[in-house]
Amino acid sequence: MVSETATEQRRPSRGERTRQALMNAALDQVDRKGSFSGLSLRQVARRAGVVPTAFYRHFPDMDALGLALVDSSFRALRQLMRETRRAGMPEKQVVRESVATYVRYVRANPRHFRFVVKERFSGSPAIRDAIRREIRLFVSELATDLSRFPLFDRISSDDLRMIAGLTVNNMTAVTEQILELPDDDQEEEVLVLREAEQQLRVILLGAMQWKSRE
Amino acid sequence: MVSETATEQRRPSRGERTRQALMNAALDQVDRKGSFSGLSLRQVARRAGVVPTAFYRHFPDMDALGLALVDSSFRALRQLMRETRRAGMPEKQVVRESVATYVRYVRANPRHFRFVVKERFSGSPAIRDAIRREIRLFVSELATDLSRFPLFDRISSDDLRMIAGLTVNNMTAVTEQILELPDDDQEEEVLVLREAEQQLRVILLGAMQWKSRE
DNA sequence: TGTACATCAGTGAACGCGCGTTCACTGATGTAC
DNA sequence: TGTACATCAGTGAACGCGCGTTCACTGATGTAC
Repeated sequence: MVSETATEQRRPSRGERTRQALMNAALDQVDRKGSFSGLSLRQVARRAGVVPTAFYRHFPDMDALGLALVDSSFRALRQLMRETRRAGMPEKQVVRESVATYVRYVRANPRHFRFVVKERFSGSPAIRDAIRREIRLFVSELATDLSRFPLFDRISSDDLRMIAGLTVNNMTAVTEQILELPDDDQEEEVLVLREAEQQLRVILLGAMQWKSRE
Repeated sequence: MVSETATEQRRPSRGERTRQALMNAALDQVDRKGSFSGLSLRQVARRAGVVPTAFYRHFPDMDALGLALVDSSFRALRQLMRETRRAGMPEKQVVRESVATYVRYVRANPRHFRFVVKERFSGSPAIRDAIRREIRLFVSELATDLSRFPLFDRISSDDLRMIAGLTVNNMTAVTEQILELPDDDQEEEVLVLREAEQQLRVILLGAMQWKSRE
């Protein structure tokens, strides 16, 4: 068997492994302490177990590494969204289930989320831009999802976008709260989760009352 | 006349002037480019027109300067809130007026807001903590303000806090959007402002429907 | 399967630079009389 | 108002350090036959 299909696992080449090691090293260090912007190329290389100059075989500079991290962070999130959407959901529990799924996911991937949260406003312009684009995309997709609920038939697509934006704004804030929690504090986590649920319900109630101008 | 009252203007001492110059220099540089965390003590001193060692006469390290900036940023905002509260407001236009006042204020003080937005998640632990405390306080005060509206009589104080949190989460996101706008783009600004208004109205509609469990 | 060889990934020395912090100093400011 | 003096704020030289980037190199990997 010589040909390879997309789903097949293939041993990554040395180059690919080092590239991954560099990205991993950066994520680790952002997670443990400072911000990505405060990270030095040499620190990253050191933690990846490679001499500083080897870095340049994979990225022209730290900014390029950062962009690769933005991409991989959101790729994973989009994957989750797609699966959730495909699965469909009993309409009654849509809020509770969505929040629970999302929070579980954030907890499972803290390094990527922390990276995004930290760099969103303080990263280099290129990185900030990339993150902003991804979030905008996210809002659009949510607006499309919402338009499928008969509940929102009377709302214009502009207004659906506005409501999707409100939702994402709040979930962003919730994400930040969760990441600030100590790793093992189940109790606090439940509180944050419940508050997030209630907040989404307030939005939902408001949206149901909303009348778009004709 | 020898004694001084609090309202009286008094020529600041040399020390006070340099201290201000250092804070100003830091704000300027955060505003123009990098993050505060990426700022060097020497850069700040240079821009303040002072030799690096003079810095230590005023702050033990950059972190201390950062904390002073957090304090001064929120002090100004609290001032605004207090005035707005005292002025009262025709209930019908409370949303529109509040948003307009706030946005105008953000536009008038971009440096402080940009500093806070950037450092909120990527600053040193001490600075992040200070900012989080201030925002929490802000939420509490808003919850108290809301409790004065007869409209919300049926809502428990816990739930009012939850709703205040939702509001602040969204206004935070709006702040960030405004700061990312180019300085002179009136047109975009109006769009952001209108969207923020609508989002607050959705929250308001939702809150009016909200029933606290008894 | 075995070999020859081109390409690709990692090495290690070297560079100039800006950094935070120390120190002993000097000159400015403001107070007591 | 004028003077003597203590305190306070700013100076400038010096230090060791980690940084990004360059370069010519070597050894590993994978391909063509």
